[in-house]
Amino acid sequence: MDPQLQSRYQARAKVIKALAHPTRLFIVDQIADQEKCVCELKEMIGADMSTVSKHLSVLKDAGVVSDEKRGLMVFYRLRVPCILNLFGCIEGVLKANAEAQLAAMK
Amino acid sequence: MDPQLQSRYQARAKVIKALAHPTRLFIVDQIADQEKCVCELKEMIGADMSTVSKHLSVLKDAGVVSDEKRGLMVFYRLRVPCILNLFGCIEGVLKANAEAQLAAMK
DNA sequence: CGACTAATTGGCTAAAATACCAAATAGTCA
DNA sequence: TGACTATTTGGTATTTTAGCCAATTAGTCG
Repeated sequence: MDPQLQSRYQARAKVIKALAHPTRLFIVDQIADQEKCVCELKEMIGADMSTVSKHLSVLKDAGVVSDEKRGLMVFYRLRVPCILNLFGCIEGVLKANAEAQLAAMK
Repeated sequence: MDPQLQSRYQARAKVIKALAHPTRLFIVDQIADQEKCVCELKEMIGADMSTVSKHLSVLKDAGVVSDEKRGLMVFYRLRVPCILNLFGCIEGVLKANAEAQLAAMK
């Protein structure tokens, strides 16, 4: 494959890869309508804070979220809202999968 | 996190994970408007056919593509077109990233 | 049937991702 | 300044993913 095309798809894949983890999808959902601090997310997720922080840095690195420090806390918010549209599509895939499975059984 | 919610996000992540690879993104693009056989994709990608086949099986497993065997060849097509909408959003993220980087430099 | 072609599967190794703990940073406040 | 809190960073063990080769499966055609 043409190296220029290759790096184009690599850049896209990096963004999608950032979303490709249950915890990170959860985070995106949670900060979609309102920013949250790491401590809040940590509570909701129930993992080590360092783990949550690293997930957030993956998302930030990909440009999906942005952060702002206020006092001791760092607040994260969704930087590119169109990502939420994706979720509807994914649900559609899952629904289609379930239907196909049902059809295969009958 | 509540185990039911957890498995919900796991299911979503599986679909997104299937997309989270440059080669697989390329494949989705290529079969978006017209089905292609493995041999065509192999030529375009320039990897071992077994590699391409495994990428395709990841996509199929996630429910993103469907396949149909005709004669010796197996043709793959996009099963859920709404995934294409995602690409526009991703391009938006990349553009925003580039702009942010430019702004940081000046 | 036997040679041939398209595709998938199994096996293996190398590279990347994940999650925890411990240590370092940065900001607050007495 | 020193104690305290929120977050990030470094290190490491474990798991997952990727890609190639070799072997197998499935369909075609003489």
